[in-house]
Amino acid sequence: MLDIKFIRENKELIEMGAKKKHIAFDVSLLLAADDKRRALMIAIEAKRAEQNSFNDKIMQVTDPVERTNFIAEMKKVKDSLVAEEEQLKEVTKNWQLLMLQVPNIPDMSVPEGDDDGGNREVKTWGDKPVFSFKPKDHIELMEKLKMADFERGAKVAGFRGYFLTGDGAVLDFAVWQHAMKFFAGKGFTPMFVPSLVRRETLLGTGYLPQGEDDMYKTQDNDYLAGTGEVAAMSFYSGEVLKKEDLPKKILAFSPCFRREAGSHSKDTNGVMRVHEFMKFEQIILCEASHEVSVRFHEELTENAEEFMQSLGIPHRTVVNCGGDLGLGQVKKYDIEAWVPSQNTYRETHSASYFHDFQTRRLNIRYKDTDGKMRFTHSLNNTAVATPRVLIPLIENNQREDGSINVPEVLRAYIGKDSIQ
RNA sequence: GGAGGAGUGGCUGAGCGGUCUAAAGCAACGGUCUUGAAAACCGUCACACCUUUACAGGUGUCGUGAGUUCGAAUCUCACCUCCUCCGCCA
Repeated sequence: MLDIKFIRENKELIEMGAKKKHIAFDVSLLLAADDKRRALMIAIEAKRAEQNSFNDKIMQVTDPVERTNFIAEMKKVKDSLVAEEEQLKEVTKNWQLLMLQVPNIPDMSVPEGDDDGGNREVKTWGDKPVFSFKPKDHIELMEKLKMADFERGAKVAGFRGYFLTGDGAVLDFAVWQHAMKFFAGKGFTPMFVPSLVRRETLLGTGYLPQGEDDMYKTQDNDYLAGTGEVAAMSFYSGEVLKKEDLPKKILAFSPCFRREAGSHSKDTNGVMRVHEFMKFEQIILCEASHEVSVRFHEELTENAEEFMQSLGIPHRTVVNCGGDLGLGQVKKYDIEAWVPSQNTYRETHSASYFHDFQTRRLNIRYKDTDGKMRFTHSLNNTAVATPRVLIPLIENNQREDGSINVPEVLRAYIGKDSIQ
């Protein structure tokens, strides 16, 4: 959500932003609703002021007849208020609905583009492995080594179901232990955060109302969050933080649930796109400064790049184009890992910053040095998500015989240098 | 699942139809005093929105929403959250 005053004063900016993001939003509709809302407010507030001043007079009148007259007169004022208040309620409801749809303005540095095809590579790291044989995909490798069981996964959990078994489970835990150590060294507070969350948290983080179809919902009207970001961001919702306590850096661990409603035909096999997975998410709340947000955005991205490098996984970083940005995002980098079997890079991380788009909805504020209340800025990036990261990890380290070389940093956790 | 109790400013907590413009205390901040600090004393101390170039004025907010009333922190209803006891339980 953006500040209505800002929207009023920057109509063209909002229009340009929406266009760049390929989001259809009519600002003039919102401004018209706002004009109506304010006109009604002025009328109502004037009447209330009249009513309030009469209250004092009624108290002072001792003569019962005069008093009755006063009260009768006030009743008239009140009756005329009721209709206008009802009208304001309607107008405000419509206004709020529109406010939730206003897209945040993308940064100047975000390239133009329609979809992920318009994303631009900004960094690459690592040499793509050259195999003297035809590389196998992670499904074949994992099944042969009994690291995963997809047939039983489907039997038990349905479409996109999977089990990690034996060394698959061991490898997965090794990644987690390495990640824990790695990110704790970056100043993050580790947290286990809820996946089962209330609707407000999803509205606050900007996943609702648009993403209703992507979310699992319970019979109690709670939701299964698709990312730990939701609960971690909401951790401080409604609170006033101390400026000296910023930035808040959280490393949130949680199971993540996604219905993948719009991607039924994509990545249907293996662990690329599953309904249920685990993720460490990096979250930062910082002071309300564009420069500080940009600095932390780079930092969050570099943290993840470094992590991938510690695992020796070749990857690149792309800056997402306007058409590939979400409603609230100002700028986003995706980190994509090299997947030999597909001869392409696939997304493993997504780093975005929002300015105060999320914190305005979540009402997370701090008192600035000038004594003013400000909404903090918010950012997030994946730290690591499994089992997806296992795909590049396994495929890039495969040998001709189908065994897998274990990266140096994981050997201590696994207790061996190869899986065979 | 059942029974009871409670939600008031950063915190503690009084108020239970009009005098609430929400007592008091603590914390915080500014000042006096001091070589410096502590103590003491004096002062400041919620947020949001609307009107206004500004000065200033107005409205709303006592968990949330609806209702009763000329008037609600105070009465009624629903919901949310927390606490206590019983039951169930990793």
